[in-house]
Amino acid sequence: MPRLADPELPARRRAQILEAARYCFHARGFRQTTIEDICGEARISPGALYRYFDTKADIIAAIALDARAQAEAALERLSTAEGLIEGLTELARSAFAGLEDAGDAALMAEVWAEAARDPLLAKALAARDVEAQARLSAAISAAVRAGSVYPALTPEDAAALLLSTLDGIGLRLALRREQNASEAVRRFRSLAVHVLKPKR
Amino acid sequence: MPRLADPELPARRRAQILEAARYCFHARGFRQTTIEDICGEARISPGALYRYFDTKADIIAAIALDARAQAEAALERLSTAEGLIEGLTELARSAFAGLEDAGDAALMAEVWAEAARDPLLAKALAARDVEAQARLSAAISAAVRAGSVYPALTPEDAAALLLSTLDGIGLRLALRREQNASEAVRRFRSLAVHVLKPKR
DNA sequence: ACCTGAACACCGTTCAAGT
DNA sequence: ACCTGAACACCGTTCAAGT
Repeated sequence: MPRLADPELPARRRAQILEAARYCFHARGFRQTTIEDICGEARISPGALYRYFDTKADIIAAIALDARAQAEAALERLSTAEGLIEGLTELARSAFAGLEDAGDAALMAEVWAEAARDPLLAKALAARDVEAQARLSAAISAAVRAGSVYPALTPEDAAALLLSTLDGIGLRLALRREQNASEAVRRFRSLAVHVLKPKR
Repeated sequence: MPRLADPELPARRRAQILEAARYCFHARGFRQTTIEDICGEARISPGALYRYFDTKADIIAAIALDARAQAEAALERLSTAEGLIEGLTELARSAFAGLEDAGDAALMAEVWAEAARDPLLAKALAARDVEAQARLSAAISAAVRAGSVYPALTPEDAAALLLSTLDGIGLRLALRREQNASEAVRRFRSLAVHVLKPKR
């Protein structure tokens, strides 16, 4: 018998469980998904699942953090100097397009609710958020130095405002399912223009 | 024996149950609150509770709708013509001050999550939202006619943007508990100024 | 008519037993 | 070392029995 079992097994199992969980959460939500659902989807027994995660809340937190990280990863593609307005518009477009899927939209709202009751998750999300805001703030600063925008606010305030509004519009979009994403994008764009005041 | 029992009893019982539920939800959240908790707080048995509400979800929906209605009721106090910026600032101040209570903040996030999975609740909240937006839109229109603001956006777009941002900033405030409400108010105010462009 | 509280079904978690 | 699946505790909901 092997002295050490496959050292990659734990990582594989965790990934397998998380993928199953993501699928179930997306379809039914955090609360309505049972451990049995996840086990069925992952083809694993409850006992095995609890070898890799201590509680259902831990699985939720992992998925929530990942969902949020993905949403914020789009910020990295923001060009730093010119085309800031276009970059932000594109960011909004992809964010809002994602929310047209009802499951994704519901998941977003549930992530916030979960964080509001789970201080550890809230802290993790806040850390991501601070980073995202710093990134946008830096992009705005660069654009100011390049002379392509003339915001009346500090880069920090402008960044905080834009990110808050991005989330706020996303929320309304998620709840008022009938209104379309393109109108939301148009509104966000006009906010960016009025806050950042681009040249010409 | 009375041919008709106290005709106000049902209404009283419902109110009694809802008050108990509100207390529990605020302290522990929708999910962590059990029917037994509510029954204990309301000094009533589970059987009696289910005479007045079909499911726990119905109780949640009632509280969620009420919480949201309260948040939006502040809009009614918005003066219609002059002092629009000050009125909006005051609105933000009271909204954000409420969120400094962690329980209220968590409840707000949970309301959204609940609505995202409950189409009926979503519809009820959306109706409130449409009304709130119409009200703000009308206030902006009145201010435009009075010549006190010169927005570059239509009143509808400006109203939608302001309300979205109000929610978005509130969300971040709820999750990043360390940052203070007054800074959030300041940011919202500068948004209002840049979007509405008041005279002088 | 209204209520109680035991009973039921379901779900998160554990653990003895298997390989 | 890793897994299975029955068992346990807990919670939403029902219902027979009381007044």
